[in-house]
Amino acid sequence: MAKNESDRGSGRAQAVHRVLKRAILDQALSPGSKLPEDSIGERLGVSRTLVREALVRLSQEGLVELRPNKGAMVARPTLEEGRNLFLTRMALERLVVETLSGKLTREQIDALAAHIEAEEAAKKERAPSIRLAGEFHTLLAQMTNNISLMRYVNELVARSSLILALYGRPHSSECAVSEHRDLLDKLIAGKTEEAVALMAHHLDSVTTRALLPPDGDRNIKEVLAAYAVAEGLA
Amino acid sequence: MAKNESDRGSGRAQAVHRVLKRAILDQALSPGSKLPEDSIGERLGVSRTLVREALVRLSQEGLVELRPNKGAMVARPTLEEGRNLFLTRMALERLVVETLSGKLTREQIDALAAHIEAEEAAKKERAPSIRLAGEFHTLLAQMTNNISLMRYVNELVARSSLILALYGRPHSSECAVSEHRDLLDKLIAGKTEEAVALMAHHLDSVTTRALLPPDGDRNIKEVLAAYAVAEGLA
DNA sequence: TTCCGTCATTTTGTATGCAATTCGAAGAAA
DNA sequence: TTTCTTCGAATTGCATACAAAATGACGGAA
Repeated sequence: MAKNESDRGSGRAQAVHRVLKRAILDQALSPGSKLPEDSIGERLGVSRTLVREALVRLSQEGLVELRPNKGAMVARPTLEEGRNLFLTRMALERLVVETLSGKLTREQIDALAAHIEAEEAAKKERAPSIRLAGEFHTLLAQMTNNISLMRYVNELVARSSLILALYGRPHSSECAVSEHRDLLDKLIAGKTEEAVALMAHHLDSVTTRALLPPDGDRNIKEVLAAYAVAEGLA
Repeated sequence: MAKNESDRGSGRAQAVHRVLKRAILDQALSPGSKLPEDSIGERLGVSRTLVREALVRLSQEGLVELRPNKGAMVARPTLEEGRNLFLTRMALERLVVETLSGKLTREQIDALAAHIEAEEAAKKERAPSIRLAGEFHTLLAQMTNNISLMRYVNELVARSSLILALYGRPHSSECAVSEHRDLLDKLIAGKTEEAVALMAHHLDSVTTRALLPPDGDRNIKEVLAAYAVAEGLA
């Protein structure tokens, strides 16, 4: 299992961080779940101090929401945040693609191909398949050797899981494996523009197909407005 | 003084975070400075617990380096990290420009114009002028209403100060005020491509002019070579 | 019944204490 | 002098204690 950069450090706080992050990404903890410090600490055999540190980290990564005096919960991004997030993600992944296009080494190509194989193999199981799809993108980012780029792509990919969990259509095969394969081909061939276009399409299809409600979070007033009209109360 | 988004929350930990961040950006704490938990806490009248939390936050933002068992210090990014950072920054600021081009409201235009005036006025004082130049970019990002984009641009701009502090040429007027003015004009006119090009040039000039050593960190031998020649020891 | 206020319980906010590690200086050996 | 060793002081890692705030349940008044 590929360890990502935030795993560095042997501290137990990092371990807590890793466990929680994993649980969130696996949707074992779904958006909105409460994250009480002491029950987590009790379960993991550490004090609240360490749990707190992990929660602070997670909140900085946008995976957890920290409400003062009211505890932490798994983040529940709005739909608009979701769309914006994918916009940001596109900007960064575009840089990834431009950086890598035509510059992949033999080893990198092999690693990516192997990863795609793994995706193919896991196609049937939902949870692993989602995780692998995300890891393909972080793997690409990793290869740029650009630390800030890696970090941000990582974060955004992670948060994308949250968005998909909240608003994604069940049937949207998150990242079609074949699209990854096509992208890899273009990258190898150094066809930068085509690769960028492919990536754009790839991400775009998630936002438009999977991320329905075409616009605006309907807030309570908007929702009620419809009913009001129906009742002649407008 | 514009408060940025990380100021949210009334907690005292945030206050510590804010103080340290400010000190770092003002270069009152320069890259490499040790940041001992208890002396900071003592000075600020809080316990180590809160200082620790602030340091964790700062480390996630890349402003502080956290070495296990060895304490925290103000981050000292390498030159390569610096170049990569500006690459990433460009990718994101491009999105900012594309989002804003031709869509600025009257109020936003006024705010930006006012900011540019302030930059002009502060041109002589070094510290405020550097800060204002950065704030112009975060102000733009803010106007996109894209939360992740705002957060990342903020972080990147902050870290840019570190890079400039370490590797910047003294004389490079970090961000020429006139370039900001030109950019604003293009944004108002909705000339997206020209605006993007301007932004690219703006950031590029920082990396190539201010961020000298065109490539590779000069190692100890290169550095000594210059002195050797001067002493007739070559 | 419904609404509101009070109090017990739970959970967070912060300080502090103790063990473990690192750092640095003084001193011994080469 | 230089280098190694050892020991004490300073600093971090982590747990725990206690205060403050929120949550929720119970009971009384409308």
